Order: sequence, then C-alpha cells, then structure tokens
Amino acid sequence: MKAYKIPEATVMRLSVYSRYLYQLMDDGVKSISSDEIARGVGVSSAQVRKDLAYFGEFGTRGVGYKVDVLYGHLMKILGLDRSWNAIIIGAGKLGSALALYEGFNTRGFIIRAVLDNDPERIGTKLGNVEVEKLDVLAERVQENNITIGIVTVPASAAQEVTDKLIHAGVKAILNFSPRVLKVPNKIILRNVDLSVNLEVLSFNINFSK
Amino acid sequence: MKAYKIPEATVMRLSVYSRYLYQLMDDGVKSISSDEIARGVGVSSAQVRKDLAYFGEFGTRGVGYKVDVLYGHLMKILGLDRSWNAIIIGAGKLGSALALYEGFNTRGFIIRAVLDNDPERIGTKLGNVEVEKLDVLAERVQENNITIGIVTVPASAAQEVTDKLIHAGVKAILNFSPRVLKVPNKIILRNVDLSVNLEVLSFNINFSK
DNA sequence: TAGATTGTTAATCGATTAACAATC
DNA sequence: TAGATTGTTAATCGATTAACAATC
Repeated sequence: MKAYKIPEATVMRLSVYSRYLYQLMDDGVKSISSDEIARGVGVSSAQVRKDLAYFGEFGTRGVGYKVDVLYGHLMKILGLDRSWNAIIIGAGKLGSALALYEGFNTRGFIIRAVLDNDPERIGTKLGNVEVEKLDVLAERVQENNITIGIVTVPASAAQEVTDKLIHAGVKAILNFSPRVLKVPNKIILRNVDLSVNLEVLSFNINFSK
Repeated sequence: MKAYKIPEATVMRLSVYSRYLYQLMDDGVKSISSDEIARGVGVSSAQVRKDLAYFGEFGTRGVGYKVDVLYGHLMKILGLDRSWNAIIIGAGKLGSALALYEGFNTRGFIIRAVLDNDPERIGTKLGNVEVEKLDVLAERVQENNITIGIVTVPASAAQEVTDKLIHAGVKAILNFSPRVLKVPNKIILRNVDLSVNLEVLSFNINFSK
C-alpha cells in the first residue's frame, strides 16, 4: 500500500491525458507542454502538472514533455502495461454491447466470459465468447484468472451476483445496475449508473432557467 | 438562473436517493429517517440532510420524512416530473443498447430518433424507432422538440456530430465517445467514458498492492 | 415531558488554483 | 544569456462532517 491517497478525479484525468497523448503520437507530435495538454483536454496547466507530480517528474523544465515517454509512464501508472481479464454478468442489451465494445480490448481489458440465466440468451455468440449460464461463474473466474467483474443484471439480481463474484475471487467490480451494492472494503467498486447521468442533465436544463 | 451553485455530487446523490425511495415505496415503507436513507445508499446522514437542504425543508423534526412526499420533491427537483425527448447519434453496439435500454424510458427519457451514416445500419429497427441517416438530424430535433443529444459515434466523428446537435438546438449532450468535446458555455455537457471507469479500477487494483 | 430527528452552522478536510523558484 | 516551462509550495476554494439548537 502506497503512502498517501490519490484523488479519484486525478486518476480519471490521467486516463483522459493518456488517450489524448495517444492521439498526438498518431498525429506525429513528439513533444508537448503542460499548457498544451491542458488546452487539449479542457483543464488548467497547473492541474496537469499537479496530477503528474503525484507520481514523479516526467518532464524537463523549460522544455516540456516527450509525448511517447509521458504516455508510457501514464499507461504504467494506470496499470495498462499489462492485460486484465474480465467477466460480464448479464447478457441483456447493455451487457451484450459491452461484450462487443472494442474500446475495452484496445486498452487491454479482455472479456473472458459472459453469463446469464435466461435460456434464450445462453448459447448466443458475442464476438468470440458464448453466453453461458451463471453456474459456471466461479469456474470461469478461476480458470481465466479474472480480476474484474462487470455487473449488467437488473437491480433485483445485482447484489446476489456481486456476492458470487466476490466469493469467486474478483478484486474489482464495475456496477452498471441502478442498485447500491454492499461489498467488503478490500473490493474495489465503481458505479456507472446511466440514468444518473441523464438525470444530472435534466436537472441542469431545469435548474439553469 | 438560481442564486447559488449546487455541487454536481449532490445532484448525483439526489438521483440515487430517488431510486432508493422508489424501491421503498414498492416495499410499502411509508416513512423514513435521514439515517435510514444514508445506510440504504451508503453515505452519511449529515450528507443526506445537507443535500436536501439546498432545496428546502422536506421532513419533520423529531419524526423524519414521508417516503412518497420526499420522492415527489426529488423527482420535481431533478426535472423528472415531465418527459424529455432525446436523440442518439451512432447506432453501433453502444448506441443500439442505449436505444433499447428500458431504464431511460422508465424515468421519462424518450429516444425519438437514432441516426447513423453506415448504410448497413440505416433502416434497422431498434424497438419502435428506425435508424435513419445523419442528414435528418436537424429535422428530427426540431419536429420532436429534442433537448438531449446522446453521442455514441467513434472519437473521430464526435466533435462533428456534436456541432450539428448544437446547431440543431439541443440543450444538453451526453457524450459516450472517448473524445474531449468543445461546446459553448450554455450547452450542458456530460461525459461517460466507459474505458475511464475500467482504468480507474485497474489503477486501484495496481496501486493498492 | 422525554426522546427522536430535522435543519443549519461551524469546523474540518481535501482538491484546485496561483505563483514562483528551479532549471533547461 | 534570455526565454520558457517544469515541479512545488502556499493560498484559495469548495465539499463533507460534526455538532447542536429547534421542534415535533
């Protein structure tokens, strides 16, 4: 365990910076200043330097940053210098879309299995994985060394499949169900509630007039 | 324009509270304390009361809150006492999943059109809307009084379709593409970068050991 | 009344911003 | 050297928490 806590907002921004740098490399840009990164992603340059300072010194005073070097550091910091095995529980619309989403693969997240209990869905092919029944959860997690569970079941089933995922040994859970999950402290949990996002929009449209 | 700014985290929590209260109503619960809400959604009771205090007094000292009354207030605050028309640009995996996602409908968000430029996708039925070509964007936005644009195109096309949405008159944009969008101040923008979420997980798995 | 719980104020905590010395 | 830009410290801003008077 490292010494001090990194703000979650910082981690999210590092992910955004890394994608921006990747784009720059593609465009053949070799070096860049914190001010240019800042303008590229819509934050302040002090913010960029502060975020990086949590992890080390990656630039040269008076000069700036080498794009490829900084990119490499960010990928390492984010844990993206390796691949991660994931499992999706729930093969409905959202689960199926995520199983086929290329954005995950390109960043090293590999969907090893997709499970569901609906007989209609079991056996369906999603890319190169076949939807299987929930029974095989622990087996799949263990044999594929899966660390990340993605929950895309309805709210009513969310806690139950989460408990199973944790029992099978995943370290982190990405929850797409609109249900607040109880998990032990050592389990890393993130919630992506799509409705919350739309509701923040409707609040703001409403509130700003 | 109201007098002071509401923290975005507060708005997100209000959305979570409202869903929890809905669940309680379903279970026949009539009244509740801030402490019970807090435990139900995993925050502190002071936080619950503070969040509500931005908008008024909804409870009774010494007694608590009536579930249905508080729920009604929250729905009104969030702008969910009416319906909102939305359009999805990009009928790939994610766009299609969102078009069919029931969670939006049940909270009053109605997907009026889904557009794409790929001839393979045009004409496909997603629920009761048919995928149409991008040309009809302005027309659909105006005839359906659409205020929310949902962007699910690849990064390379994201800024272009965003500009078109804004020109057509939407007030808010929910961006699922991994691209930082430039929008005028008056436009409400939210980014949901699915990869960022997975990367925060991999960072945390990595960092905590 | 005694007990409970809200609404609100003040204290604390944490994150962002501004400023600038270090240094290429 | 002069100009530029980092890395870092201190100041500011904003959000969360703790505490308690108000009041049912």
